[in-house]
Amino acid sequence: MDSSQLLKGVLDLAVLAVLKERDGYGYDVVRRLREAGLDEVGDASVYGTLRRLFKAGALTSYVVASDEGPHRKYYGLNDVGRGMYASSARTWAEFSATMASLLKEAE
Amino acid sequence: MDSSQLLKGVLDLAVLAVLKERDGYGYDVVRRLREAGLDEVGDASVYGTLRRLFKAGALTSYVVASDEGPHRKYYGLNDVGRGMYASSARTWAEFSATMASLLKEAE
DNA sequence: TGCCACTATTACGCAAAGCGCAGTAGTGTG
DNA sequence: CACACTACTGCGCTTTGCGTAATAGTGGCA
Repeated sequence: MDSSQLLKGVLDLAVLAVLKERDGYGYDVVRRLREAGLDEVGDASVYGTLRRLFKAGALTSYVVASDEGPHRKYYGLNDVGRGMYASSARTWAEFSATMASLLKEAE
Repeated sequence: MDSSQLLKGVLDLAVLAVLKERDGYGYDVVRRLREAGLDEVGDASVYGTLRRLFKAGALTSYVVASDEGPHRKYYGLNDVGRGMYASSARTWAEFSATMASLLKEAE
């Protein structure tokens, strides 16, 4: 199974999770996701997800100048984003529990 | 989060899991998945998955006449399918563990 | 000076896959 | 004869992750 397909529908949640810890900019979010174990995530996917979540009203955004490269566009969760995180995390927990029991039956 | 997106990349594994228990035909697989908790799975998705897995050489297929409706096209796992199941299940386990730790950090 | 390498973002288009819906068809019930 | 349930197929839509290219700033090295 191509693990990239597994990200469908979950990358939003993963991005919300790292931003819930603390604000971050695109490049930083990519690094943190990869360090967390999602080492195959593409940078374009993360940038796209950030834009999508921002457009959906879940994120705040502010630009910060950097002394070691170009400017950085930081993103952070607002109330909508925190609500989205909570409900997505719950949905994910239920779904993964369902899959776990399904796989256990097939053993 | 739309839980239908979560199925992407996982429906294959779910179908392989129910067929690993015992052979089944499309309509039957749909029912068993829904009973297992994947109540939102669409029938067209399952039929498509069965065809795709069969085309990929993971399934055997045989038609059985039914006395309570049209004929039934049964599917079962062959060696390729069992191998696919094993590797997909392992990939899924690793992925869900990664997500679990990511969500735990964000608490 | 010129050439990389790293940081950082955006835009374009592709491909996979689940789903809605329509269509076909067999069986049994009122 | 209309309807409901079973059972399968095909078409087109949408979402979404990804590959690739383009743009741009900074710093190191020969």
